[in-house]
Amino acid sequence: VNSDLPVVRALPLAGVGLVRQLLTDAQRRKLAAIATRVELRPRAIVYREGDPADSIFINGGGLVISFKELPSGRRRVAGFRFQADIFGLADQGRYVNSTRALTAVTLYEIPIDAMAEVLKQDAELEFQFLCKVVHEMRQAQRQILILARRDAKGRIAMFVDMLRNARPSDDPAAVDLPMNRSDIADFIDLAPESVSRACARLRQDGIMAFERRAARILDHERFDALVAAG
Amino acid sequence: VNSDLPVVRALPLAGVGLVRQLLTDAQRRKLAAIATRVELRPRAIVYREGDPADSIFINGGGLVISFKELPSGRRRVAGFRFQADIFGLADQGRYVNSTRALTAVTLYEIPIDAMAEVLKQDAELEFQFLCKVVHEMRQAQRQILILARRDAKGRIAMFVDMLRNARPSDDPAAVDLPMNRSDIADFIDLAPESVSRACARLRQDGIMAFERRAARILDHERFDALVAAG
DNA sequence: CGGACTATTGAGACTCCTCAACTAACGTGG
DNA sequence: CCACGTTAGTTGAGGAGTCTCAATAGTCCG
Repeated sequence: VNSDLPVVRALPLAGVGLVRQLLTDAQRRKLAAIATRVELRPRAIVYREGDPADSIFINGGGLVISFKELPSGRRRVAGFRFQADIFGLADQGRYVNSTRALTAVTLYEIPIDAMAEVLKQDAELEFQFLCKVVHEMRQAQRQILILARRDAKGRIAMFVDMLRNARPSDDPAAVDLPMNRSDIADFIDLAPESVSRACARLRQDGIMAFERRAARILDHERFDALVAAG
Repeated sequence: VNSDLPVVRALPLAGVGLVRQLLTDAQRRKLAAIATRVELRPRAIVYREGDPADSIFINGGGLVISFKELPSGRRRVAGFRFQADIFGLADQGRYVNSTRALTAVTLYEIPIDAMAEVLKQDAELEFQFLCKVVHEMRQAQRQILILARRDAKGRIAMFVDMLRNARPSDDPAAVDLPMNRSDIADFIDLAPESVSRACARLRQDGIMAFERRAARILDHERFDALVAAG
């Protein structure tokens, strides 16, 4: 029914910064010609679930959150869109999720019709786009693996590890957490209180430290063991 | 970090049978020329997680299960591949999941190199492929919504509803369940015992009936309410 | 500086998991 | 064709973990 993607050993499926890194100048110009640059302030809504899906978006800097309001009143966070991420999944011509800026954000908005036109004319560009989608697919699978964890500590650890891999930094022990606890909670499907408690226990165990908007891995060995324990 | 796909209102993103329905004769011939037909018996392994990802596969008939063995000894079922589904997701040149035939299966195996070559030469075909991937992506999101449910009954109902939508049948109340309880359990992340109990309660409530390899929806109103309650 | 939101901590209830026993169904070989 | 062994499925009792509700401390922003 789902997932398990098609693709392709020989391909340059670089995870991060694909749009920025793998496109030729000509391709970048082609996209720039049909894209509109949009600046958004924190908390601004990009689009709402159910809106007509006229455009796709490329994050040019900042952090965007993608989520879904459930009938129960709960909120399901589908993921976080960092620089160079593409978002705007549609189904039946309507956006599947809502998206909102968490920080100040620069977006490139590309009308879907123009995008489809360009893709049909440029197989190479379309191929890069396909790679991007496949990469998103792998992220979704990773999220599913996180949700499969029973233990709250394990979910936190896998979440941090996911961010670490998605956004490698100079210091391999330091991980930015630019979103708040509730956003994390709704992403890994825990109550905010459970996130707090799990972080507290990881701190007591000497495995990690948590600060305002960041985490630090203190004991890499036990951290990696916890991540792999799934 | 994940999901939220790019794509495209104007596109014919028909969910089922895309490969069969949306390709031109010329495109089908092109694929047939590079594909190998493979017949598998029930329980046969298609490939194992970690194997070199040399090919992608199109299910030509029968049921395939995609799964991952976790370090804890548990098993995570990524999904079920029905006729016309494409599978064979690779990361770093290795398959991400293992796949196994649940029934007798016909597969079309396409070497990745040949596939990439064909895709680069035929933007239209590549576009269909992209649509297929996007469809898989939506399935993954649906699975995540199922996993977000707290109640076992709700997960079962959503799972059945997913199968119903994926494989529409003549009788809208009847749903085939060609996989066994353990496979279902590992897909919706419950213990097999919990699946049994949830089904028993759904039966007691008069909402559904369960037979050997099928389910029947008795009270559509309450069933739909349960599915939507997420 | 004040107010609202975020984060943490505590106590009790609920649900599912684990372990175990038992029944039913299947498939294989005599 | 039947008997037996193996696997799949159901049901029960107890325990572990998170969720909910509530109260408190901390933080950010106007």
